[in-house]
Amino acid sequence: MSAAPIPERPPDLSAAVARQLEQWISEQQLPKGAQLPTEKLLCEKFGVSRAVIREAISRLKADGCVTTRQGSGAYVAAPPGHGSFRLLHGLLPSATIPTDEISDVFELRCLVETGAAERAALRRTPADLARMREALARMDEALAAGSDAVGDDDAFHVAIAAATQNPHIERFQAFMGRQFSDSRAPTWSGEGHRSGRARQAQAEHARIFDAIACGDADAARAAAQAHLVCAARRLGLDPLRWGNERLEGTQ
Amino acid sequence: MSAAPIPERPPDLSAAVARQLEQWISEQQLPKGAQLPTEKLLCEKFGVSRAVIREAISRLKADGCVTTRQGSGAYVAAPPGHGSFRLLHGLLPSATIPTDEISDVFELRCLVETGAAERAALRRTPADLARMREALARMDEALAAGSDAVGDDDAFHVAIAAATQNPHIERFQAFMGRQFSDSRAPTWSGEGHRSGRARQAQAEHARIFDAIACGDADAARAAAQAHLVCAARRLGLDPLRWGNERLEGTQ
DNA sequence: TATTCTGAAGTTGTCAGACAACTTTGCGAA
DNA sequence: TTCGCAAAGTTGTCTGACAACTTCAGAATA
Repeated sequence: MSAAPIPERPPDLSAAVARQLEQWISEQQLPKGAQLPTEKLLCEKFGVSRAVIREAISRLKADGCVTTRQGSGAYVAAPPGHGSFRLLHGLLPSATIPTDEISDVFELRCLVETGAAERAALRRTPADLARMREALARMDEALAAGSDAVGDDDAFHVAIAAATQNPHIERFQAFMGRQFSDSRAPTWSGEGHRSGRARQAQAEHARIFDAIACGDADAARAAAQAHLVCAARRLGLDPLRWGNERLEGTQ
Repeated sequence: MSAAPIPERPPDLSAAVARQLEQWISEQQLPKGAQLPTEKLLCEKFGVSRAVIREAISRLKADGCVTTRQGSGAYVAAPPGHGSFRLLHGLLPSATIPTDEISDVFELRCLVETGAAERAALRRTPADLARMREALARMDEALAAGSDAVGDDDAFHVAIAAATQNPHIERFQAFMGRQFSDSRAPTWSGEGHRSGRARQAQAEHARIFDAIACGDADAARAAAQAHLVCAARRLGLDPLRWGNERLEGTQ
């Protein structure tokens, strides 16, 4: 381990060691199965106790990056970040985040949400519809009161995903919703209420709901697509970047 | 902590403790900021040493689920899995993994891959096509040699996602591909070659490629859908579970 | 009586040593 | 040359001690 990471002494040693180890694995392009230095060597190199090394390795094990075998050693299990999908930035346009990047994330969202709406139309149960109605009702109340409904907006979309009867679609929608909560704030802010953005979004929600309630998969897909296009516009994004008129022509 | 998790003694204590703590946080619906029991209490409750508890907490810290303050305690930082999307199991049918669950993951994949194929048809560049051709050529070579092409199969799908010119779609495809590498092995194994599974998969790949090369978005979507239906069947999954004949009727 | 200050108790962070359980290596015997 | 066994090496867990920080309770002061 001639090119081993050189340690520093920040407040949380195990996190820092984990970070440096992860970086070193990436830089060395260690393949799956490559053995890491022993705990003893790492203690010497980082100048920390065995407990700190073990906690750092535990962190990397939680990330799926490293695996260990008692009596044998620690091994690279996968490249860092292998076992999960993350979005890289906050999802509100700003001077530091390229608008195109957010638009691209919107498009990924579009792939999943239009498909989910379609399937929800085919598979929704009365309980699913009740759940959507409840979220809609709460957004209606927020409209009347001029108050915040970011959480209800999200709940509405998760309820649609739940109506697909596919828990993985629901989980993915919940994940994306968490990343998008910031982007819903301008819709439901005081300014969003005054400018009519909230009212417009709610009208789009109602159209999606109606299509799903009617069991009309095509209309549900089209309504979900239209909603996303308008949502992007409300954020100042250009949905035409997603493709050409052909895809938009479905609405 | 009257309703604390009851421990067992599996081989890797810290992983098991972390899992049980995470589950308990979810079941109790502990909000962000809620304090966890002290290390001392957890040691007593789980019947393990302080080192094991600390390693388990380190795992949860790596997941972003828990944060700690020296002298104060451990706190819920976010619901488990908050900042990332993970699939929960390996993706090969087995006695311990419900087939329905894998089928559901396939459907999520279907949402993204059919949309990606559509967009690839509209946006692909000559370089994109060359990249797909290269992966196809390598799979052809593997067909001729009876050898493994799991990596090339994956590279083909990632190349399609890259042709959407949307890096997030590409990254998601790469993530899903990693989770699915096990599921491609039966196609490209010796048995897969002998039984014709590899040849069939490759024919499907060629159809997707042709549609994308022609710029025919509808055909690309249909070819991608058909490929996924057949891939599911090759794995013994029932693609009819995904919905009814209406969605399949698009092929 | 209310507020502030101080010290003790409590809690996490790190270090060190010991032993258990497992793996790898090296040497001698067949 | 191969196999078996013991020693050495390595990870997994436990225990104890001390450092660094936080919280709480009681005493002192206004």
